[in-house]
Formats: sequence, structure tokens, C-alpha cells
Amino acid sequence: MNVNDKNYRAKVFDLVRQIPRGRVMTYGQIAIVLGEGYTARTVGYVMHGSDDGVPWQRVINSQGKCSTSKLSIPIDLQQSMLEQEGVVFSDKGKCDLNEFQWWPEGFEEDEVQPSLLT
DNA sequence: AACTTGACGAGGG
DNA sequence: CCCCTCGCCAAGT
Repeated sequence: MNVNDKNYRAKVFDLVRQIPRGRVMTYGQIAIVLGEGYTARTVGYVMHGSDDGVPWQRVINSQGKCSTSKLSIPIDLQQSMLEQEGVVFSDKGKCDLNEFQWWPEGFEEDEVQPSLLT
């Protein structure tokens, strides 16, 4: 699967655009929702190259933390953008996923196979 | 073809 | 909570 494929990337962006203000999704979660062919790593790779007006800041890792530290993006930018939308972070830079994680229609009740998170 | 590098994730210490 | 290991998969060298 080529992450540079237009359609492949578009599916990720379309989903990210649906995340409401003040809510977040994780890389692995997006991989689960999109299903076949998607993994947390590839989703992260796709996000790296995006900018088409997608709310990229609403995608964080499964620990509830931002993963921009080792990146060209100014440290803490992502977190401050989210805080501006109402997401609350602890002093350790972690947010409560139970409260802020968002699922698309119908997915929150579905059983998730942990093995699909890879 | 071999090896390294990630906007990752889960489990163990 | 921090740190490490391993599994993962595509890209870059």
C-alpha cells in the first residue's frame, strides 16, 4: 500500500476533518476505523505530509500526548492549539482520552480487535 | 538487497 | 510515570 496514493491519503484526511472541535483521535484508532490497509504507522506517515486545511492537531498518540517533540513543528504548538479548543492537558502534557477521544458514528459501541492496532 | 528511521502501539519492569 | 523491547510497515540511503 502506497501512502502517497491520493485516494489512500484522502480517506485519512476526510476522517480527520470530521473530528469535532475540542475532541481528538489517535493514530491507531484512525487505522481501525479506516480498516484494511491502514496501520498506526502509516496513518502517522500520511499526517506528516498533510496541510490541506485538515485539523491535524486533533490527532495524537494512544497515550493521550502530542508527538511533535522531535519534529520541525514548534514544540507545544499542537498542545496549545488543542487547549485553545477546550482540550485539557495534565501538567505532564497528557489529556484524558476517556473524555476527549472522539469516535465516528456507530463505532463507539463496536468491539475493537486489539491486534488491529499494530 | 540490507539497514535505518519514524506524528505508532502494547506490554513488562 | 519513565524506559525499554518488540512488532509493525513504508520510505529513504
